[in-house]
Amino acid sequence: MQGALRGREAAFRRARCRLRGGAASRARARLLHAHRLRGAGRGARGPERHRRRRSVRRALRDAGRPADAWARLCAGLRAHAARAESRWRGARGRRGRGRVRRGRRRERARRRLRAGYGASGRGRGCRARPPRAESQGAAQARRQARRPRRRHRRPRRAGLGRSDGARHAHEGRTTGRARGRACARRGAHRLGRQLMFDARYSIRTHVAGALRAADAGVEVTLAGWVHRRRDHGGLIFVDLRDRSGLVQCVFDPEDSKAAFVVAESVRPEWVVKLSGVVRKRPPGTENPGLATGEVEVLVTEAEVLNRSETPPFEVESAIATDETLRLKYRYIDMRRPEVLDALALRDRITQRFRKSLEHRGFIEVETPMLGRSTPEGARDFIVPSRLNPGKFYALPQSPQLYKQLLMVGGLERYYQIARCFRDEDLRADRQPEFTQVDIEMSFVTQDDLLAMMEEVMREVLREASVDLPIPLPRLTYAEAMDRFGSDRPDLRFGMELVDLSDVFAGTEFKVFASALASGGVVKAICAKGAGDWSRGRIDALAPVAAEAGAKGLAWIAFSSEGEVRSPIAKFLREEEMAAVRERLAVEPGDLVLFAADARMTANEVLGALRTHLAGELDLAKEGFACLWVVDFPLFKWDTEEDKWSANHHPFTRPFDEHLDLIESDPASVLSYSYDLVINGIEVGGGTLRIHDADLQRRVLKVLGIAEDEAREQFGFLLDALTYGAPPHGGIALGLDRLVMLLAHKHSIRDVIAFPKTSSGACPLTGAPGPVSARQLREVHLRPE
RNA sequence: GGGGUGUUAGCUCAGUUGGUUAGAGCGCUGGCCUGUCAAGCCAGAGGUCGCGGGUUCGAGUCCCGUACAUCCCGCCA
Repeated sequence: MQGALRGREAAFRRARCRLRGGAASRARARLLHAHRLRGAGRGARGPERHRRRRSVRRALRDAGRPADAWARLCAGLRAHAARAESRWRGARGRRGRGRVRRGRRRERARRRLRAGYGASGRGRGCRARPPRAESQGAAQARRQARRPRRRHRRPRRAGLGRSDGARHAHEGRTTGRARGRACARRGAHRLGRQLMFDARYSIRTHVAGALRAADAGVEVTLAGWVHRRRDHGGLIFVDLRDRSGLVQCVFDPEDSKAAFVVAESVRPEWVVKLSGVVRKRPPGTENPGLATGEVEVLVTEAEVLNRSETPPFEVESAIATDETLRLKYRYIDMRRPEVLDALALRDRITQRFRKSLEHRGFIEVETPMLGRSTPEGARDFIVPSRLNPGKFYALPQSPQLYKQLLMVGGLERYYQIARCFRDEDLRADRQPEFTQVDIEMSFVTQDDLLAMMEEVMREVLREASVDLPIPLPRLTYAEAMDRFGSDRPDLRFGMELVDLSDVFAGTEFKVFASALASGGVVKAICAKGAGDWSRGRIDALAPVAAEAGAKGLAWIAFSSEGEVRSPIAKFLREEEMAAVRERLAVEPGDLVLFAADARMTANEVLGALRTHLAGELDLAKEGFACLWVVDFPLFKWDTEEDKWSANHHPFTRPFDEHLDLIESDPASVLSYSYDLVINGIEVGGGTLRIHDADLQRRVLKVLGIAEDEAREQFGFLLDALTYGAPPHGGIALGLDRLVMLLAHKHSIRDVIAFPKTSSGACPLTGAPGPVSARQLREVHLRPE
């Protein structure tokens, strides 16, 4: 309960922050206004309506602002913020309680909160003053972002922090003031370590975002988009925006009447070329919120290069816009620093992978997009062959088979930034096409490969100013499941699973006793700070547990006042309670949750609860907890098809010491396999491969793939393995997911230039679309 | 394939128990305005309440269907 209150408090403060402070007073007045005016013009039309509203406005102005109106407004905001907050925390468990309405509105509000805007509206206050009640982690991240960096070593990654959005919009995507100043002297601007973005090879002499006080007196020509125009009648300010940032341009009719006339006509997003002189702004008019805030350009020549329709949303406020609309007009959306930064970060990460791998002797090889469909794994996207009636290509789910063939071919070290396709249902972190950093090596042990990858990852993450300590921790699959109930545990918080089977060995509590009697376990987790939750909130955890396979959910709540609530406590002996307290290090205010079931089920139930509670309790979400999960079982039992299936893929190499068990005890065969996990998200995975044709046949046989079937589907690989295949192994990293994590995004759509919606459609191009009957005929398909 | 949530002006959203001609902020258009920086002030335009049925004297509001979006399960490494 305390956690919930704290969350609401914080949300409310975030919402309210925009209503505070000098710069916010007008926003506050305006909101108040809106609130009071509601209905003032109701029933009237046209001039009459406006007359009525005018009179209300006047009355308001005269009467001041009644306190109760302000209170009502605050109450409304608080409710709104609380709803947004509860939605944000994934309050799915409380579904149906009260009349809390959730949905798109709160989804948007949540996005705004994250972006540092107010709970509604566009948070004028936040521009001048960042949200006060931000999470500790966010504050820390911000401090780090502000910490001066070593010059010329590392670009500042503005816009990656959660609360950077608003501030960043004005700073432009400069990469550190120190560098900016240095580069400005030669009219250059650097975006990222290796990428020089400046005015060379263009119709301009400088880029907008790089101008500094040192440039005063320099004649410049700029080109870009009109970000905003402030027309004072006798003086016009235009913020000119290009990829590098913003600079204020001044049009004074006394300096150039012609330019002034142009400025009068321009509108947001028009494309212009401006020439003029850089000068220091008059004292008192500097804008410290802008990287170029010390200077302005006095424009003497202005040319409109292109006009623009009124954009469907404002470039600056797109964060608060429906994502489908943003995707439809992605070319406008990506003018925002937030999108641009994500793409630029992605580029840096990609380049760093290339460089790091190249330095280690890897050769980048392109593999075919038009391949052959195989029944294993995900559903293929298929492409009909015009030249081969009735036959189809398949787009690659991954270059898996090709890269093994490259190893047989003696490439020894291969990599590829490879596009992969899977025709499966989509998620926030799944797109029908996505990018893998695909790697394969010959003559390596698992340790060789992991060590190499750790070094590469360290270099890559450094590109995002993340210091990755290596070697990374390694957990076996068994240990990960046992301690965290997940094969991709989030190690940013504890809440480990504790086995209490021995404690309850002789218990009289039937549920526990029967679970133990049938060979199961009793395990528990301790949720710090949930001990004061209401009965209803605790009960809302039951569906979470049930979804993971639990038959019920036993719990004991220890309130802050030392009170014990529990539906099961009365069945437990005193010494059992004492043992629970001791083993789980229970303190007042904790909630202990039990799972009594088969070991795997109990693990999964508590794992699901652990993840869910971490969200509810808002446990530490900062930093990058990176680890290897290794030694996965080779097979898993497919209950639907009633057969063994490959845990990873059919080419995974079993432990040498388990080769004898393949046929006799498939379940206990472990494999040389590894997943790279960051913050509870699987970022990559790989295995050592089978390089022996006989062994490969044995594994395929266990998988129920008959000899002739195997020939038909993988014959080429089986053949290849007979011609001197070296021992080899590799890994594939989900580039989209990795960049998503490093950019602090919540969907890979945010780090893809032109992503698809959850139904696989592209709102921008309209893909997938129909094709003509003739096209169908040509590929030998009949329309339905 | 299943479940949750949503769809009201260009954008973000209100819209009370079903009740007269559906509102706000921003944006847009026009006017005024020489130091703004989300400029300000004044005026104005802008709506098939996603779509199709139904209940009702009366539906933005209730019911059914459907499309789309989004999150989750299944699926997918």
